[in-house]
Amino acid sequence: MSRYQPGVIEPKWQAIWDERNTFKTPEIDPGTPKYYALGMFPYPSGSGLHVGHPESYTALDIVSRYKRKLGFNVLHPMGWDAFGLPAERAAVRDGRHPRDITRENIANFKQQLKALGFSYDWDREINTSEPEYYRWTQWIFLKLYDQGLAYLAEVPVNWCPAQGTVLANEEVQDGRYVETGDPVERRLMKQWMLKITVYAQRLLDDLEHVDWPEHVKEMQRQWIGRSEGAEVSFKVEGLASSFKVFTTRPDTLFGATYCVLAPEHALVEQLTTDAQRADVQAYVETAKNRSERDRQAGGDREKTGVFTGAYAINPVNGEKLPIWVADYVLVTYGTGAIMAVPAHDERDHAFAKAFELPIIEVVQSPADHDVQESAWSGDGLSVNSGDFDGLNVVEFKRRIIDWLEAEAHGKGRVQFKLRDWLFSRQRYWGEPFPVLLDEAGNPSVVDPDALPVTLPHIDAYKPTADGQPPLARAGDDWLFVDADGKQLSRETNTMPQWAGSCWYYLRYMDPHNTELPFSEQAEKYWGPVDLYIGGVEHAVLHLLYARFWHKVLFDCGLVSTVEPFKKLFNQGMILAYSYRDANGKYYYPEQVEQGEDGDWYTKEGAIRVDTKIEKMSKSRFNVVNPNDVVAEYGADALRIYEMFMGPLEQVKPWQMSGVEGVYRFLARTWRLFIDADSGELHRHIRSDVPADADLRRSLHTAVQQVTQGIEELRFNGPVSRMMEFVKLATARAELPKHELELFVQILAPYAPHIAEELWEKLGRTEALATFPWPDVDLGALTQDTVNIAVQVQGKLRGSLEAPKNAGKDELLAMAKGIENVARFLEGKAIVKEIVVPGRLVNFVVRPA
RNA sequence: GGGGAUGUGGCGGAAUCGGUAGACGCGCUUGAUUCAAAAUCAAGUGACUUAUGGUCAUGAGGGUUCGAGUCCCUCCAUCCCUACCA
Repeated sequence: MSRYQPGVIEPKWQAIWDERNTFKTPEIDPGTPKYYALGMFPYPSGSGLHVGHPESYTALDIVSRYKRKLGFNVLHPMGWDAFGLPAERAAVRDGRHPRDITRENIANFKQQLKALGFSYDWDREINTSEPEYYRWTQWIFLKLYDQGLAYLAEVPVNWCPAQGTVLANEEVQDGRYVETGDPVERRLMKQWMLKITVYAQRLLDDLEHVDWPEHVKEMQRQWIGRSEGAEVSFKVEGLASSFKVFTTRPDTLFGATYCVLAPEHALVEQLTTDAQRADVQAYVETAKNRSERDRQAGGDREKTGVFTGAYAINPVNGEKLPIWVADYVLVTYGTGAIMAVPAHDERDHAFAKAFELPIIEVVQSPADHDVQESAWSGDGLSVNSGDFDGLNVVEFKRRIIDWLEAEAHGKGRVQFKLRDWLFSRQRYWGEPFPVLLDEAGNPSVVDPDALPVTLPHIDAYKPTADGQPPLARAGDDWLFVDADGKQLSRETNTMPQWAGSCWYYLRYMDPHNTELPFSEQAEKYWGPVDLYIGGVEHAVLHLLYARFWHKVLFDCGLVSTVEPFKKLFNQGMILAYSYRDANGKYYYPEQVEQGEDGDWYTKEGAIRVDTKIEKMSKSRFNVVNPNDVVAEYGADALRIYEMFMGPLEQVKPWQMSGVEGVYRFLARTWRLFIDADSGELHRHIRSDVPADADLRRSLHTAVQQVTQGIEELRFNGPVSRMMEFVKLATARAELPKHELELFVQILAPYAPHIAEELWEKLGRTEALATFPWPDVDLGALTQDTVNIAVQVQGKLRGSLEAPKNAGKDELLAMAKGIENVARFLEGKAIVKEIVVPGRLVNFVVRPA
């Protein structure tokens, strides 16, 4: 073979790795350091991988291959987040079982990944939708249940009567199902909830201990949303009832001019006066049918509300405050009721303006600020607050909370935005709950030994006519269970897609265990994940849910670490150019070409099209399939291009010409080693050829940068250094074999196939995968002479070549000797001479 | 509205510590090779200019400094997340 033919060498080495079990995970050996490199596992969709997927996978593969060469026991697994809605939709559409569709998709994904030569241990492959896996998801649910962290509650869901199904929040927009436009209503249904709120403070605090991007931590902090304030009790005038409000500004209690209850607040019905009843009922009805998301995000967000006719008593001064119902107050946050202080809260201000309610200033705003015009939420000394006048905000808060507690009107309270996790879905393709219900709907759990509760066969993957989840279609033999003579029925909801991904990183540690989800030794050795890479879209939900489960497992003594993922990194999305004409019609990249004027036109008809860099999607005709890239340029070129494009964390556009450039680099590398005529190693590559200083400097610069780059997850620059080395080496008539071997070593993590082939051609028989990583020869990096910039007034006027360790005076003399420098110094007085060794000389001058 | 990021040639990007801006790749230009083309190799390629030199240039405008892509202030644009959280 004389040319570089990735299509030949890549399958060859992939087959050899398989055959030799090259990437089998080593046995647990406490004497050997471990490294656990994990990529977020994909949902095996019907459309297959696109080139965005292999970005993080390539980075992780490079790290894994490198760590093996450093002597680590590496765990580098891959699997499938295989439950989920798309397969269920496809099943409904095609009348097939979602399991079969999922398995097909997985086979396709696997074949795509295998073609890229990732060093996964495929023996540890997992699939969250197989009973062998979800048995343990159910098992962990039982742990949550035992800890009192799982409970049933009536909660509102999005119900679509036309489709006869419940929809996820993401599927509903403006009160309609996104796909069909059918109206969606809110309906109360009994749902499983997980008490993630119990862990709110720990989820917040433990962020301090993980090596995660600051912005992801910040997103989680905001999602958890801790705020400190007070809970204050308000009596209702003329009734025995009272209600509590949560406020972060108890210092503004004297400025409260009305109260608001959420439409769903339990007291609304009771305290509404007969005169107001019709209005309130109408309002509550309307609000109920708008989803919460809709209510919050919808349109201009004009304040609406209605007076109940009732009054609350302000505990601090006995004032009568009208009680309103308004949907800007959310029943799910705090107590579902607020005291409104329009002078110092924007939302209350807008509401007060709309309904002409009084605005009373209780925190002195700046002279140029009128609280009648807009709210003042800044600091200031208190006014109109009785005995509390003259305090600043912080001091006031402390004093008023003491007072509230002393007078039994309230207390200090910490509130989180984080809510309990709605954990059931009315779907077929998910984990069945290991739960039985009696006639009254009281739950009991299935014995752990009886797991898994497998998915039953049903006739259609959709809800029943009366709106029960698909599992209600199962036969009686599945639905009903006899327990001590009583008939119990199975829970027909299933778990959400997040469930399986909450603990998959643990299963990889011990994937074939039939006694436990994972053994103690395996977890102790492999945990926690050392490096976890995935998209930033999982910054909150998946990562928060997984941390939650991990902490529960920690409390159960099942895992030994507090946090599951030591280091987290987010890769940036890969975008692609799209081409679209004035009518909005998209064209495939191969349908367009660039005209002489630089604009783009369709090949047929020469219609002008706009180019735009967008997210890859089928509808934009800009999805790039890695198989196509592999077929044309090979997996090694794809892998290197993915890394060469730019920093891993950055969003960047795919450019096929860039892959071509990388392919040329690999072809040049091939020609550097391999004689075109014989197909064997060039005869001018020999052990007795001495390495010159330039070649060694170039090589060791590359060794150093590749090494550092992998440690710091910076992969683009090191590729440039390898390119420079190959370019330089190509110009040599004879080449030292040892140096070329070192080069193959550092190329190997990036482009493992060509590296293996060249390693073999070099006559090496040791396993490349575990051949020790080369050390940098720092001596090779130093140069005898250095190039020094010479500036006058900070402007570059020349440069000079000086001995590495030239003294200050010597450099100054040389600098002054440069003709152009002398020209700029002439007739000037030198005020200051700045010498930065190895870098530059700068003269600061002044007219003489 | 809140939070986060990003802005450098025709394009992707480099400059990691305040020290010669534009490494490397793409594209483009010229040359070699070829009957020709592809491929390959070599050289060039920020703009302007009165060209061995000079001036201007890192989203815009200010500032600190001998020296700023890098630090500080003000603003603009784009993207992502979040969204009435009391």
